[in-house]
Order: sequence, then C-alpha cells, then structure tokens
Amino acid sequence: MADLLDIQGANPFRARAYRNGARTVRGLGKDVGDLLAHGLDLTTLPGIGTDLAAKIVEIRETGNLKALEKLRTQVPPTLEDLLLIPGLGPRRVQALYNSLNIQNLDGLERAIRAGQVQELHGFGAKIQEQILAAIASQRRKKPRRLRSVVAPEAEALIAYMKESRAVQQIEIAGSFRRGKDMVGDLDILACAQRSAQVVDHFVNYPQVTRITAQGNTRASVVLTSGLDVDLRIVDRSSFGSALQYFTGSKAHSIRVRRLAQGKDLKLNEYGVFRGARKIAGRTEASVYRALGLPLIPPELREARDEIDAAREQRLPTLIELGDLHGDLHVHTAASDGHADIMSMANAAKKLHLQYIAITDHSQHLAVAHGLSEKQLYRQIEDIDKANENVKDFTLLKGIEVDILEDGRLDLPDHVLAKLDLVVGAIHDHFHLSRDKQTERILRAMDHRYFSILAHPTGRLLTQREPYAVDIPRIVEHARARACFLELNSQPQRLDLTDGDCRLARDQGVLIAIDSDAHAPNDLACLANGVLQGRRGWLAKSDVLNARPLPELRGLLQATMLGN
DNA sequence: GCCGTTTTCGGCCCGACTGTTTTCAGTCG
Repeated sequence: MADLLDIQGANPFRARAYRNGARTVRGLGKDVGDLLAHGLDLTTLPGIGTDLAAKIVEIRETGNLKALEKLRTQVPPTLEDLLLIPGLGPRRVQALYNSLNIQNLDGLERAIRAGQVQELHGFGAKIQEQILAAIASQRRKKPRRLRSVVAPEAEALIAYMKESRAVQQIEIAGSFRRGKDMVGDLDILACAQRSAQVVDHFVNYPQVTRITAQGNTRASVVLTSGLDVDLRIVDRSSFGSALQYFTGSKAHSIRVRRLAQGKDLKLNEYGVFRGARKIAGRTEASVYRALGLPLIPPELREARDEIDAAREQRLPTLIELGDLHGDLHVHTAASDGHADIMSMANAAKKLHLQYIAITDHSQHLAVAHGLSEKQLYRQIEDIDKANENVKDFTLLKGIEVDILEDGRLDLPDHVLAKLDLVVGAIHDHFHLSRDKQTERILRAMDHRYFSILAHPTGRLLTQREPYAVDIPRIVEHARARACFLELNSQPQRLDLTDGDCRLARDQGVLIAIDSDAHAPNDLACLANGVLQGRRGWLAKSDVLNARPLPELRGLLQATMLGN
C-alpha cells in the first residue's frame, strides 16, 4: 500500500503511516492473527488506528484487502519492481510512469536505450547507467545472512580498521549489535578527527569490490563476499549519540526522537540538543539519561515496549553467558556426535559449566544412529562411570527422544524413568496441519517423563521454514504442565525466536538455553542462544540452566512427579 | 493514516550523499 501510494503521489505521511503500522506488526515478534484471536484491540498498538486495525482484520478474515486491489487498478503493481532498483524511489518511478508510461523493468530498459529517459528532468547519464547495471544483474534486495556467518568477516574488518592510527574508537552497530539472528548488512561506527583519512583506509580494504558511496564522514562498500558495509565517522563528543542512532532499530530510533521532541529536545547523531545547546552525546547512557531513561540494551531496541518499560524502571537485567551453569542438550558419538562423554565434559568444564546433560538421539532417528532401549541402558552405565571420574562437575543422564507422529515418545517408560531428564523433539512429519502438529506436541508434553521441548519450531534459517505450530498454546501448556521449552543455540536454529522467548517469559515458563552440541567446540554456540534470549527479554531467573545443580534437579524432579 | 500532559487540527525523525543542479530534490539509512 505504502509503495503504491508513494508512486501515486498521495500524502507522503499517509504512506508513512502504512509503513509505520507494518513495522509495528512485523516487530511484534508474534503472529498478529494470534493476538486478534486472543481478543487484543489492535488500536492499542503504536501506529495502528481504527483504519489500519480494520484493514488487518479484513486481511485475516478474507485473505484480501479491498483497498489494495483498488489501488492496483489505479497504479500498475509491477511498478513496485522498479522501486527495488537502487536510486529509483517513488518520485522517479512516478515520473517514468507518468511521462513515458513505463510499467516494468523491460519497459524501463527499452526506454533508456531508446534515449527517451534522458529527456526527463532529474535523469542524468549516471543514473541511467546505474539502472541498466542493476537491471542486468537483476539486483533485488539482498538476502539476509546468518549473524554467525557475518561475525568473522566483521571481526577481520574491524581488526583492519584498527590498523589505521586515525581511528580512535570503532564499534559495530546496526542489527548485528542488536544480536539479530540474521543481518542484512554491516554498520560500523568509528570515532576520529581526521575522518577523510579513515574513509580512505576503509575503501582501500582489500576485500572491497565496489564503493557505492564515499563522502567525508561516511562511505558504503560491497565486499567480495557480497556483504554491504556502511561506515560512519563522528567526533568523540558525538560517539554515544551516533552509536545510538546507528544501532537502531529504525523504529526504535524514531520513537526515541519523538520522545525527545516531546521534551522540547532534538536528538540526532551528533547529540541531544536543547535549542542550540548540546546536553548529551558522548555516551549512549548520557543520551538516554537526557531523555529521562535508563540505558536500554541494544538487544531490546526493537520498538516493542522497551521505551515504556524503561520509563517505568522495569527493564529486565538480561541474562549473560556467564550466568549459565550448564547445558541440557549435548550429543556424543553414541549417536551423531563426534566425541565421547569425557571429551564433552572436559570441554564444558573449560567453559566454567558445572553440568551437562548427555542427550543422544533415540532409535526412531535412524539416520543419526539413534539409541535403542538397550543402547541407552548401556549409556546410562557409562555416564555413571564417567561421573566417578570427573571432579566438580556432573553429567546428567538424558535423551533427545523423538516425538512420534501421534505424539507418543520413541522409547518405553521403564528406560525413560532411569533418566534425569527427557528432551522431546520432532524430526519428521513437518507438514502436518497446524492443529495436528500442535496436538502432537501437547500430547508428548503430557507424557509423565517429559521435561523439555527441543527446538520447538524446527526451523533452519536460510534452509527450512518453521513447521506450522501454535506457539502460544504450547507456551500455555508448558506453564500448566510445569515443563520447559528450549532455546536452541545452533546458529541456524535459534528457536524459540526472540518473540517466543518473551511470550514464555511473560507466562513464567522457564527456558533452557542449550547448545545442541555435536562436538566439543560446539558448546561455544551457547553465546548465540544467550544473545537471542536477551532479545527475548530473558533474565537469569527465566533460564532453567542458569540454576545451580541442586535447584535444577528439584525442578526436573517436580516435572516428573507432576504427572 | 496516526496522534495528543500546550493540540481533535496540524503536525509527522533527521541528516549524508549523489546527481544534476546553479540552490536543491531524491534517495537512503
């Protein structure tokens, strides 16, 4: 709607209202349809008034939006493709359509080659060149990448930048700093007095294949990997406000700037100003303080309700990696892992953990050499022996047991009864209906020995969509059943999502942040899970494996006795 | 189209870079 309204030349603030509303819905971290089903009045959400609320209801009930269909009869929807070309915004697309009746990429290319476009005001040789290049490479919005894939690239670039003496301070900002599981590009903020020198150093990074913009205080490049990187340089006295601005999210920034406006202040990347007088900016904390807020951690800056929470002094103290005492989902070579029990235990000890649970696969998952009942009995003996040989560390006996299609567990009760915990997981029949999949999981959770639901949506980022499942119902059931949900720390999984974690937290359901390690080095993945948990507002007290061993044992036993 | 601790009308985050201009519009983040 917003794109088409812009092209049509409608009131730009009307188009922006649609974008704001869309951003609110996208940023909820929950399915807006679920919220409607639970009776939420959408007009209580920021940026959603009676009109947009009614349109959302219409989409949910009819799968359609009449206003959009009508708009599409007035503005060819193929014009949206033109907006994806860098350098083409609504005004230029509008000019192309109105003056030359250009409706799609093919028409645009023909018109440029025929020399028609250069007749238009504002279309010089450079822009035409740029458009042709973009059409040739079919350049669309770039796919987002796993944060964990970008991380080493980012570290290498930062190390390079620090070689320049002109760089006084440098920090990664953007969605990377907010800890998102996927990032679109890399935003880097540096602090320097001779900024042109830093820009020069940056664009000469050997991995740079293309410079897309270069000025005195900012530059944009593309690396050989295809990653877009933006660099911004400010003076030391503005580092905090620039970091706040460059970290985003966009929606969060807009709300913070509005808050400033309401206090007769102006916030930009150079600082917080009262009239011409700068009252803050050196640190992020000073910026938030000037607005009457405590420092909001980057992971929370998604324009959900963090600003209200900050104002009311009810921001959580977020979980940190060092708060974890153990890991409740670890594999060994007995199934599809690559190391034995003692190797995993020693690796965990090095990370200052006090306990891990050995949870190999069960027999149904043959491809992972899942354990039979007999093999599991044998492993239980192995773990008992291993416990005699480790000091100041405990190995818990567990299993990652398959949840069968009908919701039964893959191993008989008499062997599950011998374990400290039972981690249930779905590894097949991903395409059941949402109701069936949810019922399947709920039934498994009702099993008397069920402790934790592993990777609750089965998603594999960049590879596989989550299976259809009703997370709010599962959270509600976990609360009633007093069992636990896993936040899987594998970089491609990271389910529960941040929004799911928040929901569980709000319901008082404890989350296990597990590595799902298949090798000793894999335990380091816990850092990914902690970051995601922070995005889900989790405090230490919300995390099952942040409990010391005696307390953990009590909670696990209560789960079993509860049946 | 949304919103309100001056407001139900009249505002709406704010600045850098590019290209095409001779002072700025469009785009982008």
